[in-house]
Amino acid sequence: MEAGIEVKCSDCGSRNIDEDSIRGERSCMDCGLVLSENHIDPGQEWSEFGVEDQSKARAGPPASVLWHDKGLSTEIDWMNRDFSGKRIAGNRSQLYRMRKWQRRARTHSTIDRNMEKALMEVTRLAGVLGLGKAVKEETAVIYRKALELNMVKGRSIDTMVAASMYLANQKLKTARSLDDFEKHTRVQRKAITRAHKVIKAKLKVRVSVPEPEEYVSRYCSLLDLGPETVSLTNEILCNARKKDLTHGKSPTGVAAAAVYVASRLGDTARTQREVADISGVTEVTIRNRYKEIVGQLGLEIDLS
DNA sequence: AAGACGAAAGTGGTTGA
DNA sequence: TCAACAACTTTCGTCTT
Repeated sequence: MEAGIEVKCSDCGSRNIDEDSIRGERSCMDCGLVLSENHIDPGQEWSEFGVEDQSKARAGPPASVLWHDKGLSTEIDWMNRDFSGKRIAGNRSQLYRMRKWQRRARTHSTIDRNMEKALMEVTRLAGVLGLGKAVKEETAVIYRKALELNMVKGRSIDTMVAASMYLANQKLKTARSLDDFEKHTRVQRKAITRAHKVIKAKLKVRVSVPEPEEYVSRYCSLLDLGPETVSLTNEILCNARKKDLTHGKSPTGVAAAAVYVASRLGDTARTQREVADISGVTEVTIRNRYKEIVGQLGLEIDLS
């Protein structure tokens, strides 16, 4: 947490704030309100080194996979001054040559040039999808490996970035659907899935099938439902799993139905329409799932 | 009038031959 | 590659509150 700045929930005033660097969300632990998304992590980024180990301490910002050259190349500025502000000795043509070589060295390989473009798209896409730094970095790592294995040739950078981010999402369990990706890129769904499949196979990445629980906090937050509903939903899902009601069903549908049931069990009833709208599953599916849940778990819900 | 219900037909993904 | 299949969607008329 940044020094000197109190973070309080704007709704209930609680100081009990949860930071989720993977999702890039900051939310209130008491009322569940999502306070901000995509905040910049204000913490120090490098490790503490003991007095005896000063040699490892780094100056300058930490290296990040989100810069194509990891932030390690040099700068020769256009004012012809060095780092301390003194004029750099030498004539114009010498400085011109220095800059030319510096420019070439900076983006020396096709990989770096490609990476530079890709990272712009990573940043843009993560922004519109509300994904945090951890997902961006994971995406960058996956993309770079794919690039080095020559998998980008024949596919567009945008396609590969979307596929890499979709995979990073699955790895980090930050539930974003293919629909979300399709909505915010110019890439066709089929191209994303095809590339995703190839990357997964070549990089030998194993991802687990998404679980309904992964969607619960997002759905509840979008529906303005508090933490009691979140935990009630998770309880319902846990029992539903024991009765084998989740196998082979789409996790979004199961999650949406469980949230619907939980909202009805409390005094925070939401309609099937509302839950359908925020979850992207239809009312019919919510109905089918919730009937199974209510029937098998012996729950009574008030529809009035 | 809003919300829930359920039947019927259509769609897209997975699986296995 | 193709057919079979289950899950899901769309659409629409009906019922309940």
